[in-house]
Amino acid sequence: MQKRDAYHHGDLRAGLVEAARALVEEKGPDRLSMTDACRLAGVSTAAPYRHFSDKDDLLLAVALAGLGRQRSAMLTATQGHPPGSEAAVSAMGMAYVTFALSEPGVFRLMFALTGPHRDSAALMTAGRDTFAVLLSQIAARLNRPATDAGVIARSFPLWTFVHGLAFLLIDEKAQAMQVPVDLPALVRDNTRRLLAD
Amino acid sequence: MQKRDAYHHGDLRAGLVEAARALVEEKGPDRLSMTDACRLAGVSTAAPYRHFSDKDDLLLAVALAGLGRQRSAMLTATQGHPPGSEAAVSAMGMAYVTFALSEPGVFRLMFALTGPHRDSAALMTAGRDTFAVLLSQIAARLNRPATDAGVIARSFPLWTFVHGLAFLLIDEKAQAMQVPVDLPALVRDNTRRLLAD
DNA sequence: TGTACATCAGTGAACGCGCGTTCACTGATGTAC
DNA sequence: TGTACATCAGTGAACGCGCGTTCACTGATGTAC
Repeated sequence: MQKRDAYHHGDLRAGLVEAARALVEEKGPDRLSMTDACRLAGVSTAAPYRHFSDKDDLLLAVALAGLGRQRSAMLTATQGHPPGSEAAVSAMGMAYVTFALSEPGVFRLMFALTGPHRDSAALMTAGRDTFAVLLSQIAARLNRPATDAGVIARSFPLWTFVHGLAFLLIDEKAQAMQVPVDLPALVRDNTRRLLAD
Repeated sequence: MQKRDAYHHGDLRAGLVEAARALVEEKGPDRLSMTDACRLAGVSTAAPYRHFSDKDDLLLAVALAGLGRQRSAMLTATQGHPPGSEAAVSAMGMAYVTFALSEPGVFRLMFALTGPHRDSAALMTAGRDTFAVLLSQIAARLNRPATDAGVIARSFPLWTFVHGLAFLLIDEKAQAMQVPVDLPALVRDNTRRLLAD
């Protein structure tokens, strides 16, 4: 595992995803180059093509991993709160925004993915899995199935709100507009408003 | 004005901004190349440097023009509604989202601007001017000055909501998640929730 | 256990390309007299 | 009104660069016997 000097990397796929992730954070999704990722992973520029069909494929892997981490964080956040409670939904929203703040580059990438993989089944599934975390909370709250139209209608604005908040914060717009932000209070208060009957 | 064949363009600055705008819409903000913009404007690749210091400077001009158009649309939308009314605020929110849907590339650019001009005074001023349109509505509603902390606190979540909605829609996430969207109803309903005392 | 061999992850060099920008220039315009 | 000249917006060619990807290859690994 640790034989970095060896001819074979061990797990170059994971190594490249990690390198790409780090570079996406450092320079932004659009500034990632294969050359840089290879340099950081310590391999030749031809090596990635054993594991990824092209650059977009590598970026897709980075985005999918990010979606997984965000979903985990959201799930973890709901633990210890009654299912469907304001506290649970608010904590989940906080986790969504906190993820974006901690990995702004990957967060951007997750939504800005271009090229042929934009509509890949894997990406769509991962997105649905994340949205399902929210849906299941609202389903519990309304005591209806997650596929219910009312559940979806109540869920979407909550997503919309934290999504907008995430982008305004990572783009430093609150700062630029001199809006003081008490993040937990802001999320909690507006979650309550958007959840109200 | 119409002598396109002439040696002098007439208003190459405006011509390049328009060409860049069209290309940003067509290919996305990151895919704009000076070469393309010049081709579309019908000038040599050296010509832009009479009017813009570099590529980022041209993109800044496109973003500023976009901010202006969005602000105008928002102002127009409030006309005919009582200042600070739910209807006025909701119409303004609709205008915000509608702008993003009609010029997704420029809308992205406005928030994704990178490089040395990211913190330019002009961009910050234009942003503040747009936010001020919202602030003045809420100020009228609360009968307090636009600089009041309560006015700002009530305004920011409304921005957050329409901003998130704009991005989710242009990134086709509502579609991907199979969320049916009645846009005017969605904006109106959630504006009401976020405006409530 | 030892050897022959298939597999395949990685190498190193090279490719063609489009990019942003610079340079010395040229030709149109407008002003001074 | 006519001419000389300064100004400067646009030209055309060229630059150096980093990019994504391909190619024939090489060396490590694991399996069959």
